[in-house]
Amino acid sequence: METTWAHRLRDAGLRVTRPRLAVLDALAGHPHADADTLVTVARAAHPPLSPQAVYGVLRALVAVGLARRVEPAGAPALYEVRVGDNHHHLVCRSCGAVTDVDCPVGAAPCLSPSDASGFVVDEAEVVFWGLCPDCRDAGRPAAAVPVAQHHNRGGTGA
Amino acid sequence: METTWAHRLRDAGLRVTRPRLAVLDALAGHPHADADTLVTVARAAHPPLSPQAVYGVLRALVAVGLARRVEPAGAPALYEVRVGDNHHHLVCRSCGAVTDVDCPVGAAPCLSPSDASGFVVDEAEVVFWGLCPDCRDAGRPAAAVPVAQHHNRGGTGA
DNA sequence: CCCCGTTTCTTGATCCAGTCAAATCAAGGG
DNA sequence: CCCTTGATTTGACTGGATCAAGAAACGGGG
Repeated sequence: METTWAHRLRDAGLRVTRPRLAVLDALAGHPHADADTLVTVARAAHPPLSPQAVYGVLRALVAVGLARRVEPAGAPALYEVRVGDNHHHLVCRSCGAVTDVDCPVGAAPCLSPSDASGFVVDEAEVVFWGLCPDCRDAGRPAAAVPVAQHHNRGGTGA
Repeated sequence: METTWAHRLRDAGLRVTRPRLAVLDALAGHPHADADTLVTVARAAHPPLSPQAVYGVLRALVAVGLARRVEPAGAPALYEVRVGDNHHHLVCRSCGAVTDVDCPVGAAPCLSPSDASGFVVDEAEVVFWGLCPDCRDAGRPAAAVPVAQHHNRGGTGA
């Protein structure tokens, strides 16, 4: 839809500022970007933007529900503006690529733990791990240790 | 089961060392402990144990499949010795308590996203977020912004 | 249109989990 | 019992993210 970001920010009770618009714009163009990427992209629209500013903006956006934070094990946090539809993610063990996945079943599969142990569950987060098409074709067998690819990008280059 | 840890280590092709036995023992007694806790607990059995040693041991254990690493968003990694049964976790948004949840369906439930986008999925990780009995009774409304994924409509819905 | 209070951004320092590397020590086969 | 290999100890370091103080911007009111 064409509801402006400015409008949404206002509706959420947040002031409309250059940094926020820049970050929202960057988010819109980069579905699953990490903070660092957002700094780079958003800075193009607002040069004086600092990393801390981005962290602050992201935190504010997440707090009011305009953005969502995703933290795949072993990788820096990713952010997305697609909210409110509780979709899940597909993460490549080799390159870290992330893809959205609409939950198949309407009511969701594993969403009802057989034994909730008294917990009041309010959300079920699902992460599918595997190999993306590119990495599969390149014969890359996923990082040895599922979660050990912290700052280890590149090496597995296509 | 009384198969000794020593035996399992040997079977996995790892040497049987004091630090490893200490960590395995600590893990057995603390289902979902973070590295720091394990250092403390395991050190009781083997004083000279260093944090780095624990990291090394854990990495080795995870690599051979004797332990599993779990990384709830916004919290340090947790380790568990219960492996090979594809169970999931219930995490308290307020205190961080973690509980195991046997996946209702037999082996690997949510393994078939409607649209895998060409990915070769090999694992579906499910994390249930909510409040543990204690925190619920204490009226604690989930920590300020631990992972901040509140405004999630439909709760457990898909 | 300008002023002002409050929010937000900028700048810089700091924290923490986890990793990397070199040297020492132990496991366990010969 | 010695030796080779692998593991651990010690110490330094990385990178993501947060905290804090001051300056600037938003936007309602006059």
